[in-house]
Amino acid sequence: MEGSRQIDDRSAARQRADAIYEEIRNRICTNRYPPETALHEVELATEFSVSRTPMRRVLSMLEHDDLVTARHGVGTIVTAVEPERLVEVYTVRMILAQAAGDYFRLPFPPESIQRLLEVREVFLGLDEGDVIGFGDANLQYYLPVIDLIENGCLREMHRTLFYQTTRMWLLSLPTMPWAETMAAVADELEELVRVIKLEDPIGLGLVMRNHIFMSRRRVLAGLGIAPGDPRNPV
Amino acid sequence: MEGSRQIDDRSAARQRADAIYEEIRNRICTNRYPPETALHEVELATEFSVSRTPMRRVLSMLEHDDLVTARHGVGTIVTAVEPERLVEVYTVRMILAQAAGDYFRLPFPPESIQRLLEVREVFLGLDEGDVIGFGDANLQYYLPVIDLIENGCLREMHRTLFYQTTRMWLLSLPTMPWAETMAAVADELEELVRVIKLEDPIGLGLVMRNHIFMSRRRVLAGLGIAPGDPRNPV
DNA sequence: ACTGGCATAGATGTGCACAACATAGTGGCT
DNA sequence: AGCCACTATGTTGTGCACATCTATGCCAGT
Repeated sequence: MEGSRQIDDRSAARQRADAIYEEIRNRICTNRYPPETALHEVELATEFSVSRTPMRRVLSMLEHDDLVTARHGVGTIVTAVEPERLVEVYTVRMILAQAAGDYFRLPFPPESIQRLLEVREVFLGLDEGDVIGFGDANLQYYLPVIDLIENGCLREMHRTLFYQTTRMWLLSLPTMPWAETMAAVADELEELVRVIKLEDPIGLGLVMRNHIFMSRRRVLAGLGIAPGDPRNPV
Repeated sequence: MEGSRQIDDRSAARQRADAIYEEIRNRICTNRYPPETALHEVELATEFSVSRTPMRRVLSMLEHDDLVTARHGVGTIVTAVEPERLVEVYTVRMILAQAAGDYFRLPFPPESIQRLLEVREVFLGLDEGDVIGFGDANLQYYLPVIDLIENGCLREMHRTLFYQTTRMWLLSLPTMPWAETMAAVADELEELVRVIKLEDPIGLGLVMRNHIFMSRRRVLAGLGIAPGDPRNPV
């Protein structure tokens, strides 16, 4: 019995805090809490059945990750990412994705192909304008792919930067033609499945890099910055 | 008058917390607080003239960065980095350093050369076994070089990973021949000055990458893991 | 009608008291 | 002498009351 709560070395408090942290982070990264949303400590504390103290700890972690910013007397606000910053983060994601080619865990687990094909169907079955549904599917799409990376540090950086950018990508989604975008994402997933089947890690890194490049272009265009602008480099 | 305290948009509380955070992080990264050291909330709170609450916020940020781990009923312990993890982080640092070649701010500021030569003298003037002095000089060496990177995200990743590894490098320092090591570091600094004078950003990235590679080998050897071991790859 | 100041409500920041927990030392039993 | 249980001490975790700050809306004066 005691084994079930002590399988990891984190204290019970830390585990609870981490669980709440991940939940709120997911809400931010699926645009359930879009940028500029004000989170309220008491409200969240009530929802998660804790007091303000541990909830503040969680929000402070999210603030350290630049996902929210606490403003005295106002609230804890979900941050937006400025286009200049967005380009920088996407650029680093491209670097890391290409570099990841040398650091995948091989062979690729066969179930990852099945999972990607399932997520593909989810994307194609989304109602037009269902940004949150898209956000959920997007998490189910990226995170398992990132988990293919063997180098733990590289994996964490990928995840961190993904969490930093994805809410802006969702924000720009409504400015784009829905069906076309879903088709493009579905194609991306097919392309991933293809290189995974070939057991070609370098290819996988390059494909990821190219998808991030296209994301970068799309999200900046969606924010009104045309390709070719210094803030949307080619 | 009010301008002097409102030049940045962070609240006064946040500024204080950040200052304390940086101070404690520096103490960890210079081995003033070497791994396994127990930090005490009340003690630190007293030193920095705050109460436990904001101090806990700071320690929680450091815990989020994996620099310390809070253990209920015991203390907040400065973490050590396992060799397997250390290799991973060093590897990513090498990737990022080489990639940084394309993202330096040009031209290089002339004062950076002067500063590096000054730090070189500091290294050569250190008493044998003065690990903390070495740690200080090491901060003054790396951080300004990292600041040459224009891409803010890339810069922050470099810094974060540097902060994660440097205490282990200092920990392995006593196992190495002092004079020889100081000479090697002085050579590194000369090499940096050379490529900076040439205004060769790609070269700078490669030199940084090579220095990190040598650090990786040295620190792992210092921890008792011979080059060629899977945990100390060639 | 408009504007300026003020009161108020509600948010985060801080300090403190107590709970939960781990460790070391001590004393008694075998 | 050795071992076990317990107790004392010191640490982090939690909850709460209050301080501080911001934004809003009301109200009086013009």
